[in-house]
Amino acid sequence: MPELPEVETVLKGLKEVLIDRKIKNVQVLNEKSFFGFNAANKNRIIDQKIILLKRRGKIIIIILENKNYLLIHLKMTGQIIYRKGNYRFGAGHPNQSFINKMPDKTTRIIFTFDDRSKVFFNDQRKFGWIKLFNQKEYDNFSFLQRMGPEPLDPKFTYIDLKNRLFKKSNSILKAVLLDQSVLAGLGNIYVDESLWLAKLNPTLKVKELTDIQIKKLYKAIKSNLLLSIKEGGASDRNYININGQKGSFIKFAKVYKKENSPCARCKTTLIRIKVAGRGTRYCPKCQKIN
DNA sequence: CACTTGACCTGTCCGC
DNA sequence: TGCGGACAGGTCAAGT
Repeated sequence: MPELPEVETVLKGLKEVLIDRKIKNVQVLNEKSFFGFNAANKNRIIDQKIILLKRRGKIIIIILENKNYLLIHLKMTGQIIYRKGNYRFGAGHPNQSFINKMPDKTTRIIFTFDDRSKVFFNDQRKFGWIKLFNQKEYDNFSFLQRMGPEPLDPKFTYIDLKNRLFKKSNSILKAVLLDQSVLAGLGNIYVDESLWLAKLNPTLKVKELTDIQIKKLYKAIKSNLLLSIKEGGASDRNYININGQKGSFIKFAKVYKKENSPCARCKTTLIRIKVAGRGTRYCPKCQKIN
């Protein structure tokens, strides 16, 4: 669910409101959601100013002025909701009825800032997390260290994609594309959509790919991610931006959740199988092997 | 080593 | 209407 375009949308929203804000209070409603934080080390974030926000893959990275880091991973059902401090019920918020309900039963952590605004970390299934790291812990965080290139980085070329993929040439294409150490930010939705666009069968082995196919895949990945960012992400069930609004990429989806519907290219009925343990949708005709 | 399965969780949907 | 089970999917750990 929250994959690169959704996390990028949340990041953009947070950048607009959190730069130079000081954290004044933190309420932890579910301890396991906040790794590395406890009553004794509260002072590492209280009264600290947020100086930088960025994204790496599906992770949001918040840097405090004392060089502590807050990392956020939304996993499947995580949400970041922002509410202005001067917000008054009924006062013109883009999604005020939703914001009015914060906190709700899925709220796990609440941050309050120096302008009395609040950030709610919601997560129905509790798989998501926020981690508090010092500089050393951040530098040693293996998940980030191992993470592959950003697919939208201008320096990322199709040759890079080819080289990354072929390190796992015996593996199944879909599994490799989901592997964050190969390429950062893709999840189930954008992998399936990109494979459809590139006319590639998800069960292909990487070593069976031709250069032309890799080039198509490269273009497909980038165009899907860019389109989705433009649309504010894909809201299947849980994903919303910091104002509680859904993204609209799903209406452009060609295969995701479209099993038993006709393929947009050839009208063949789309099918759903399981690949790498995940629900996988594709067109048996135009994504046929060979 | 590569691949699969289970664990982490909660809510929804489907069949009986 | 209730109830059990499958399913949703990001990542890690354990098993085959």
